[in-house]
Amino acid sequence: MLARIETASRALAAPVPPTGIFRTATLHALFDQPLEKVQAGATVVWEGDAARHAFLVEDGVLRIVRILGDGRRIITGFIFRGDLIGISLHRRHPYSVEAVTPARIRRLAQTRLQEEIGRRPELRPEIFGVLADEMEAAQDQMVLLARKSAEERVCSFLLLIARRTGAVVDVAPVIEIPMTRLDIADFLGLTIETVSRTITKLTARGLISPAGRHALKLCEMRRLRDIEGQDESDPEQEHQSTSRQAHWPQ
Amino acid sequence: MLARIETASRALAAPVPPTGIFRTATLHALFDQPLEKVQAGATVVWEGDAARHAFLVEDGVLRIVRILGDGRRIITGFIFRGDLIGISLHRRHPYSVEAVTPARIRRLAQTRLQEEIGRRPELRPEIFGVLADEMEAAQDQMVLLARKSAEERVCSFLLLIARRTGAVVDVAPVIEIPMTRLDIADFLGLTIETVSRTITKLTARGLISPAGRHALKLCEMRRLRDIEGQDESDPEQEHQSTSRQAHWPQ
DNA sequence: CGGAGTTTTGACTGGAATCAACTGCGGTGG
DNA sequence: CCACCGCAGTTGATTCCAGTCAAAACTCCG
Repeated sequence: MLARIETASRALAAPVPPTGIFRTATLHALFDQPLEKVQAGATVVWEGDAARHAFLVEDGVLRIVRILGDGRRIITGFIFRGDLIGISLHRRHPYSVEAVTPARIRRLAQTRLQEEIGRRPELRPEIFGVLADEMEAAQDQMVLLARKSAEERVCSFLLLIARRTGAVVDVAPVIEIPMTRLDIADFLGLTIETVSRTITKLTARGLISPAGRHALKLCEMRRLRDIEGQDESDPEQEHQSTSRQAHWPQ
Repeated sequence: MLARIETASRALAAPVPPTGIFRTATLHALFDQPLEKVQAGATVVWEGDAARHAFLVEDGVLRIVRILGDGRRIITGFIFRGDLIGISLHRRHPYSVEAVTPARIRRLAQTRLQEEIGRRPELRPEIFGVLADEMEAAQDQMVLLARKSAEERVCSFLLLIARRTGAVVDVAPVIEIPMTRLDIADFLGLTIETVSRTITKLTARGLISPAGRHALKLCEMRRLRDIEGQDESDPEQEHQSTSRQAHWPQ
């Protein structure tokens, strides 16, 4: 518990989030407040509260939660090490943020963030990049929730975890899944039973295999990706009519 | 039109201001290029294309479209007069934008937008406000897609249209619905048949009634809102533990 | 009037939800 | 040490909401 100095100094020596560290280095450096420890299950941000701080996740996994009036719960996203919370400068948080695992975070006052954005131009592209990524993740999630089958959803989820926890292009990565079936279900818009059944089926087909209590081996990345059901867009070639703009009558 | 003060207090329930025309006056003023006319059905932005411009919608309704590899279509949002497209400064558009109705838009080069953001500090809160609204709308949509029934989805949609087209707090507003059943279905994650049946049912119960070919009267706003299924968060009182920060060990 | 596209309506199907029982693991205390 | 409890997860039986397939009705055009 009081090995705090140790963890703090370790973090300062190597505050290296795997993703985005280069793109958002300056932004991360703003979070110079002392490390805060968050217990698993604890709430960092309450839906509806005034947004006074942004947060940087140094370690751990958190969930973004919204609740409907009758208790239905939705997880709109998971937050991993190196991710930022609350940088879009809402006046009130439109969601709660809770720790899935024990986590360590640093905070930054919104006012300070705003000042720095004003003072330091080089921060702006970083901020916009983070916001654009966030928006794109939200779009992907809407696609998943609107049109994907249970199997496609689970595959998307597994590949998301693989991507976000580093083991990107591995042949058959083993991924840690710290969240419960309920978290997964509320993220994918399914029930715990359906999530469980789907994982069982994928296992039976040899696409994945259990690796300890809370981990899975993704044996067949290729086929998982096929099932996931991807986007049609082809980044290579631009659509003709967009590149020329003399196109719309004025 | 200027019943905006009233809606502002409901900010959480109605996150997207009907038209940001006042909040974002300076931002809008940047779009000084000549008006461009867009035919109904025309595509303004292609998914995957490099993002060279942002757009301001002067008039008309557009849809944000994503397509899965096998042709499944998802509409992640509708865009109304006064809304902005592509201000999040993606390098590539993560979606297509198509005109639902004939529309008039103005464009603004991304480079120019970036310059102006640098030059004019007063733009920044406006931009962040727009992005925050966009993100909140996306969150709401995720909640809808993940957990709401067909009836709840349709009610949410009708109330969204009512909100976004001005007729906000009217007792029994008549709303124009320019989009087809297919658009609505692809937005709500349903099929055209289910949308049709649900509207029929709502009509039979007297909650809405047809008003000309592409318009509906929302007879029972109260009951529609009840069905919609709202957020639990109570903007009045802050959660205790967040407001005090001496809470997490440092 | 005709024809294409959109919307509605009907009959049936199916995939995920629901309800319910059971398993397996981890912690706790007798 | 192990008996017991509680919780997370799995598995099975059944239900139901929305999807699918099919056809009719309506609209908007020329």
